[in-house]
Amino acid sequence: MRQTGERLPNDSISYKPVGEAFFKLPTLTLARNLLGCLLVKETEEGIASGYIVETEAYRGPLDQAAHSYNNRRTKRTEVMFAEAGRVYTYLMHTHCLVNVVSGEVGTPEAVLIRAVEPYEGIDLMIKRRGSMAMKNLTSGPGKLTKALGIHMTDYGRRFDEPPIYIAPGFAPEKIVTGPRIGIPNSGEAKNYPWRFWVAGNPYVSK
DNA sequence: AAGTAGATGATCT
DNA sequence: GATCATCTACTTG
Repeated sequence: MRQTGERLPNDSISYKPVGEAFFKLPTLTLARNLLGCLLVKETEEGIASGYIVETEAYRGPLDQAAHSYNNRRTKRTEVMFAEAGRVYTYLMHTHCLVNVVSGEVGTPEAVLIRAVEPYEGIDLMIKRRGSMAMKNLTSGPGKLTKALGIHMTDYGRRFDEPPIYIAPGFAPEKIVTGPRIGIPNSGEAKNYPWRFWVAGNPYVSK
């Protein structure tokens, strides 16, 4: 890990995916640890990557806001029951959202990646998003998947090898927590402070 | 700058 | 047929 706040040099980029052990932590810890890490996606169009700056934890059986609440096991949620480090993608309206599966096998928990700070492949992101405004490129869960080229075809893959993986980035100066976004109909769970973000980062969603 | 409305489609009951 | 872990464009000020 780099010094606090320090970004990687932008020349001679080479990524080293994290190991399997990175994911074997309690879900809330993993949601924190993912902040500052790079999310990398390789496609035929090229490589695109960004620093993760906002996440949310979803904790299976306990959590009314989770797709897997009450151990609900369907074709969609199946991968959440697998081992930590797998890719859980699902569709929300017209958008694809991406999660990191966490927790023990059989415990359906995951961390939603809500925002990243663009790092490599910015031209590609602009092309995919059809927008020039930097701050609008990856500042939301549906936006970042489009910018990075993450699709439903990534469902079930692992986050520790190409074409989609997590790599070490920078150490955030300050991490803030608060209630999660967009889950008004989930009873008590809507107040849990399970959203994590890098304080002051302009790419955090609103 | 902030708030609202409408688009949009798979998944599940 | 209801339910969304969203986005964009359009309003208002």
